[in-house]
Amino acid sequence: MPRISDERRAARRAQILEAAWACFQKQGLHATSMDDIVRASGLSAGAVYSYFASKEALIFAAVTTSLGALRDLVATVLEATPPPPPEELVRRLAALVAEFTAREGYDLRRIALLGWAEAQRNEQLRETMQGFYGAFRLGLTETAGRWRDEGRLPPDAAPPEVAKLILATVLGFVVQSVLLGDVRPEDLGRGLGDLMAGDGRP
Amino acid sequence: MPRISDERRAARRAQILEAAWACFQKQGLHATSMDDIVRASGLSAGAVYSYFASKEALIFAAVTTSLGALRDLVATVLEATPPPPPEELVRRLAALVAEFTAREGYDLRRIALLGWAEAQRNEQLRETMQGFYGAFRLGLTETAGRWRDEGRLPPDAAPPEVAKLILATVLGFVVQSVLLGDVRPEDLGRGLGDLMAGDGRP
Amino acid sequence: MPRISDERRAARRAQILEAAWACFQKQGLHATSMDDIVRASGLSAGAVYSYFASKEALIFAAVTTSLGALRDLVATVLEATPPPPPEELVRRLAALVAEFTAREGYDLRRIALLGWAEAQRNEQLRETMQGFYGAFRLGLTETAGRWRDEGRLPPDAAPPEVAKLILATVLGFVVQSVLLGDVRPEDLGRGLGDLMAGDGRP
Amino acid sequence: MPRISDERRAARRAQILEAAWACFQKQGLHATSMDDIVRASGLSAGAVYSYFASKEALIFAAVTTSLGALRDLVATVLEATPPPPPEELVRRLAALVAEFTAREGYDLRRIALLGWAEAQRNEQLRETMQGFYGAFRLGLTETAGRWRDEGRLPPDAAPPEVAKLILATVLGFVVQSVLLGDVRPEDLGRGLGDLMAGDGRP
DNA sequence: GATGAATGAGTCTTCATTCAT
DNA sequence: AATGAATGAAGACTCATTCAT
Repeated sequence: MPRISDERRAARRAQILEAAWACFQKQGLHATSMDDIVRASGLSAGAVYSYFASKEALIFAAVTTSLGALRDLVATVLEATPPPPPEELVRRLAALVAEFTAREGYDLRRIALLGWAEAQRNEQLRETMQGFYGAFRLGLTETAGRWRDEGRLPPDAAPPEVAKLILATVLGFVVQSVLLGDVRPEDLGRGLGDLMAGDGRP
Repeated sequence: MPRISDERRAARRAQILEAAWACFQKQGLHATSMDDIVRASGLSAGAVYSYFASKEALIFAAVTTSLGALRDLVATVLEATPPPPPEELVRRLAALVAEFTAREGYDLRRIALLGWAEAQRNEQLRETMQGFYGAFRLGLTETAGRWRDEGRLPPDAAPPEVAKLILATVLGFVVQSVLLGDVRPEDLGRGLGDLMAGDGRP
Repeated sequence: MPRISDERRAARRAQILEAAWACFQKQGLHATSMDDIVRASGLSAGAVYSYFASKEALIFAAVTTSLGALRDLVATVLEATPPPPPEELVRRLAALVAEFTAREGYDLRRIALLGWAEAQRNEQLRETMQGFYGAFRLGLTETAGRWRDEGRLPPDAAPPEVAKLILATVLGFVVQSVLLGDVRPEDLGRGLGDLMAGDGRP
Repeated sequence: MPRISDERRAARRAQILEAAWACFQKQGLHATSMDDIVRASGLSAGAVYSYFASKEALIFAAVTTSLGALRDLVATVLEATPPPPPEELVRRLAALVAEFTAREGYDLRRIALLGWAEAQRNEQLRETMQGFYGAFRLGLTETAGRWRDEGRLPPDAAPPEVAKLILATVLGFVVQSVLLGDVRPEDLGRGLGDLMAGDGRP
């Protein structure tokens, strides 16, 4: 009965992944031992290794699974037609990250910080992340194009650069909220709104 | 050997710190062994330990020394009177980070990413970072107030939120440039300039 | 391997403890490295550490296990009714220590000397030893009381002081036989007998 | 001027030895590092090594110097003519050890326990101790002979065995007073006196 | 399939000793 | 002669991974 078996396998995988997330958040990627995860998952070492070939594979899965879930949510926001104005888009994206956090008892932002550090020494992870953030930025570039077409941005505005700015803002929100812990999505929206409201001339 | 001169001590410390930076960048904080650093520094294990009491102390020093050097540069930019317009300020701050990088053969941005991850499990490091980024943001808040006073921002603009937005942009630049590697400081300036040039209305 | 049986666990523990005893006797407590014990036990470092959490724990177990085994034997001698005369009691107690020695290929006396030295810097060990020797002496005090009641000692004899003398004799036997190596239990019995046979007056 | 130099050398030696005693007592022989002693002595590492060739040499000196000082005191007691009765001799010898203790701020008994443990792995130390305790026992044997000659002991008493008993009592006093800490020299005298006062028959 | 005991290379750190200054 | 910085071998301990049961 492969059906039940498959479901079970998926459930076990999720169980391990959640244990891993919990440990990683508390102790970091490398200070977490496989034994920590084994104990947190309630399974045996052998069982964990039958789902993930190595600690590295588990780290990869822990980070990219989060990324995958986030991708779908981001897509929803980016596909809105017409796109929300910039300050609203930034607010929504930041809220996405912050709310994603709230769910499931683990903090996506913390996992992200760990993943970025790890990506520097793990090529596979780095490439996966480049794919994700590259696609994200491409979506933002398209949105920026639409803003320009709608007249929200001047005709000579450069969508790729606007996308870089928006992406930086969202990534920076993650860092800032983990390190300083006092930044709300609406703060960012307000800040960008204020900047855009000025005409830039004294 | 009789008592070593203060200069020599400082030089040795720097020598070890540079070896550590090089290793950390290549392999990450925890995948780097003390032996890696010992070999890279050209000293002996005992010598390294006479300058840094533990690996943790070395990590702390490696991260906070960078932070300290950066602090001074940031201060220079923030103290400019009158302050440059927002898009120019963002460009300069990003350039600072990127250029700091070029010097001394180590990449401040990579160290930053590693440091952020580490700060989650190292309280001392976390507090030091909070101090640094908190002060940074306070400086930005003041700048935003001046923008408002000069009429660059509307009278009802909120300097703290503008500061959060700017800080996020700079931190996000670090992440984005490490992960995607194709973002220049002027891209961010351009992107923000384009956003501010729009009146925000379609 | 699935869960190991309690017997096997106990056997492994004993195997490690015996290896430790052998090494400690040859080289002393601190000059023995964990690797020495690991090799002598025929197990791996990890296995040894799964039975004893640290070298200190292993030292504690090595010393107190001996003490525990000795306690039972001592009890047998002290419970004899009526108690043997003093010189015979001393002979028996010394013989116990010396014979305990012969068995199992390790020398209780050497372990004792090492343990006494160690007790000065290991509080837990010191307390355990105080408990053991205190109880031992209490038993001797009771015996001395019976001697007095039987008329072997004068009515005004002080059992606690007699117990201190007897305990000192037995402890001193351990030291003397390890350091000089030419003292037999019956020598002590004879010596005490001779002393008691004199009326103490010239 | 060799005179002054020699005095200085002796003073330095004593200074180091005292530092070593203090450290050894607090931490044991092997848990004391040369650096501990160097710092406690107020000298430099090089200076310490110019007086003692190695840690082992320092340990040897620390233990045997104590032994030597004790030897002279013991001799005084043993040479008394006529010899004091057994219980008085035991009391005096124990008092010697306990008082030696009081002087100079270090505890001979603790050093003794450490030395006995060390003697098991240090041949030179073992031989020195055998010489010392052997001579001590020889002196006791002679005293026992005199007791017999004086009629304090029966004509068929065996002086060597009596000496073994007395030596054991004194050594055991050291152990017992370090481990249990509640034994006074007069307790031992009283205990032996009580035993000798009985005729050994119920 | 599942278990968890066992492995053993690798980690951080210490410390007796030396010797350039 | 004296200093104390430097050495580097050795120590205690960990932990990702395997595989006998």
